[in-house]
Amino acid sequence: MKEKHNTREVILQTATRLFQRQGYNGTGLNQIIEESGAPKGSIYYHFPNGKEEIAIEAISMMRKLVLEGAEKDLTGKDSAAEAFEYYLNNVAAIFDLKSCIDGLSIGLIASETAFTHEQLRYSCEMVFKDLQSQHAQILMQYGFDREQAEELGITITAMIEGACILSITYQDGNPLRRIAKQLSLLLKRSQETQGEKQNGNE
Amino acid sequence: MKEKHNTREVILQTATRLFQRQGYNGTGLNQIIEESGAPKGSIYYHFPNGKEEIAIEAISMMRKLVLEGAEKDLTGKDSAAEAFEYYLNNVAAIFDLKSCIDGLSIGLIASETAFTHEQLRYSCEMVFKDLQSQHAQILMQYGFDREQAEELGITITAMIEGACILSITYQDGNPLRRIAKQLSLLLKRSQETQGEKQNGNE
DNA sequence: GTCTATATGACGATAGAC
DNA sequence: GTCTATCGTCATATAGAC
Repeated sequence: MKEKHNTREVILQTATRLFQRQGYNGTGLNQIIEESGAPKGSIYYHFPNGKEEIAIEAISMMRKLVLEGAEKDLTGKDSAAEAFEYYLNNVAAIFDLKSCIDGLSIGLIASETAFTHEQLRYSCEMVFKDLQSQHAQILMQYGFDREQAEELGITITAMIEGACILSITYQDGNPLRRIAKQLSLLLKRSQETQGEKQNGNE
Repeated sequence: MKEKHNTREVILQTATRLFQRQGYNGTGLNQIIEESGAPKGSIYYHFPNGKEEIAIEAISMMRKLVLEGAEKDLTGKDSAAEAFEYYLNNVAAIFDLKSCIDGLSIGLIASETAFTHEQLRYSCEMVFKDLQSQHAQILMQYGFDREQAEELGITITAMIEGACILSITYQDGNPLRRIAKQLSLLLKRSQETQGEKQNGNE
């Protein structure tokens, strides 16, 4: 019954949600306190370095949520194409109920802070690198060779991140569904080409 | 020699640059005035509706710059794959000199304002739709049929937007160069498949 | 751990002189 | 068209009581 950490945790969860929806500059500490219901006086006790410290930990939380969510959807399917199609269609469904995009898209905070907050930029860079690695790992599990998996890892990360922006802007999940389909085709064809390579073609 | 519009124009160009680098919430009117060197008292004369009006016109300027830049790079090549590879490698080069990303990536302002400023969200949505259309048009010029061109148009838009985020975060153009290569492959294979389709396969 | 009160500054916006 | 002055609001952050 360690309800001692509750306040800190609640602040962090609320901050994570707000940073994703409104960005770093668009979210004030007051709003975080109000929406979290946390005690007003507690924020600088739990986060002595203020807003930037909260953001760093929020990014870390987003990282955890995205990686775990992806892992769950991407494993145990029959092929890489099927796995990513399943994953992206699930993400699309989240965007349809436009209230909640928890654990998605650090693209906003990344591009906001790239030129102005080096520490936050670096945190985001690490998350993107983790995503690329995860995608590459998954592809190798489905039979891609390392080189091609790494090439595709960054491509998939970019496609997903871009599709999230489009879905947020359009306020529906259709762009993600389109990307799901195209990525599925790309993966099928890549795997065929890879096979040809092994059989001596080029 | 109509130097009368100069002030308005200078404000708009500076605002466009700053909004792209720092976002809508991260850019203050003071900064726009200071960096543009425009007269301090003139901003609400030229833009009676304040910051939001400036942003709307800035988005319109970004739209123009992106569409024209893309058009120039994408036409007159031997194939769609070659055209987009050329275009994206040029964009990548711009990201390497990380000072200037003029005319690129409305993704930041789009995701910042999607939930909070309906008019700005709508402006961004229209720009994305224009980009999709342009990409589809270009593909048709290189021989894609309409249906596939439109499917790919949104995919290409997402890939580019996502790759821009990665390049901004990593502070170099390499993600864009990787995407250029992968997109080139995707387009080649798509066009081959399309040929097979027409020959009765599927 | 939490509270209030407050310091300090930036913000967007307006009014009115010139 | 441009200027100054200023309003009101918000922001982050700190100090000190409880």
